[in-house]
Amino acid sequence: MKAYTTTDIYDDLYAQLINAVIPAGRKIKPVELQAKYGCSTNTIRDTLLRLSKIGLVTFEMQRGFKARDTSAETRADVAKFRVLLEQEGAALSIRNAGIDWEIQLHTAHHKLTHIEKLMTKRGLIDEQLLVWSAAEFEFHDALISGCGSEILIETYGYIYAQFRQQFVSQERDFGANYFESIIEEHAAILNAALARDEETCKQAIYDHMKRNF
Amino acid sequence: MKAYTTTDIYDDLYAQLINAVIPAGRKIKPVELQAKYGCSTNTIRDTLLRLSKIGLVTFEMQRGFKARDTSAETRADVAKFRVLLEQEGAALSIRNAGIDWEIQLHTAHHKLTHIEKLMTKRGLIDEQLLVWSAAEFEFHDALISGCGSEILIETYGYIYAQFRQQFVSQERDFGANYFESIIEEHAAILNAALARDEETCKQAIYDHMKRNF
DNA sequence: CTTACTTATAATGTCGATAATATTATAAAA
DNA sequence: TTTTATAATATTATCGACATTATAAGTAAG
Repeated sequence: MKAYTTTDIYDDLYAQLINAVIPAGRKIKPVELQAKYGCSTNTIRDTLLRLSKIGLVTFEMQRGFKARDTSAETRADVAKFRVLLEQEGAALSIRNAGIDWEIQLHTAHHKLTHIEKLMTKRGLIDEQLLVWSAAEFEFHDALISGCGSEILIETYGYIYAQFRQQFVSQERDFGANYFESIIEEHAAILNAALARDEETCKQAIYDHMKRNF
Repeated sequence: MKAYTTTDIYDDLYAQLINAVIPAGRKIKPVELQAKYGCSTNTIRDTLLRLSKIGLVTFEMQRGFKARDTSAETRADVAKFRVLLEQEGAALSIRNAGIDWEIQLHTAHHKLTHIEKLMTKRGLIDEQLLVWSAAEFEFHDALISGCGSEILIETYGYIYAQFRQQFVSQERDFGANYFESIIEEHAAILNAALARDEETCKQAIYDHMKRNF
């Protein structure tokens, strides 16, 4: 049971932060995690510094680490910034990317809708939610993957993770029609992207996110 | 001479990376810095992890640290991303910010042009260049400071630093007319911002940066 | 009671050493 | 030579202990 490599620790903490197992705003003390992962506090510290790079953890000198705080303002801020990056990434992809991008996007969308349709029928278990979350990222990531900007793609990845962290404890009212709306919104984004219609695609991205402002 | 606090080390390395004292792409070995700063390798490692958060240093597991690589592609990428963030930040500031923002921006511009005019007359010494660099950031930072998005402002700060790192070794041909052009471009940005003209301001930001694409 | 101060406790930062890993240099085989 | 395998070296990751600093608890003065 003590087969935790450092990468495992990183991934495990990442997942816990994304899924609010470690809730937003909670103090994270290396000493408390040391036992669980069977390593030195210094290794935990190391890992937390790496996680602070992507914004899931905040670090202040002499004050240690915290799971990033959440608030209405922060949530809106993250959501808006995500829109900015995704709109730009999608627009650039539409302008520059080729057929391989279209295929990648289409494939990701297919996987995503498959999962989403399951969820509207059977309701959602936590396990399914994780699968969905990964597939949703894959779709949005594919959307911007043709933009030609490494920095944009990398930053979007961080922001997407922050977005999940910020909203995972919110909006637990996944009504039956919640996923139906989402399915339509994703389809709208896909169609506009494949039609190479920048403005419609930007609008669709905005519409997909506006409930979070 | 051994009065290096950890914050000092961070600031010193930051400056060295920004000014290519540690040139882009160079490997950074904690052991070599240990002597200079009179501290443990672990402390250096700690500091480098913190610097990797802002993108001046890259870190790979089992491969240590490097000053971020530079290339024509990376330079263009950073410059374009900077334009995206600055355009959005400026537009939001124009839309939302008040009189205090105008004052702050105007003040920063005044300081900046003062330095820039000195530099056109006397030529530039390295020392002056550092002062200019700080003043230039202050101006651009002021421009977006009214946007209302903490994340945007923070990210812009990182990208600005990366921009300096990427370009400091390039374009050493500061001709006499170089700073004259810069002065005009900054004035154009300022005027459009104070006139609350979003589109003109965005265009001025683009024009200011386009030599770097 | 409240505030200010002191003490005790806990958490963080730093260190030097060691174990794990990668890199380079050297030697043997094709 | 070129390649492969092995050994020597250098670099990095991890550890446990200690020093420093912040936080909490307790005590005395107002």
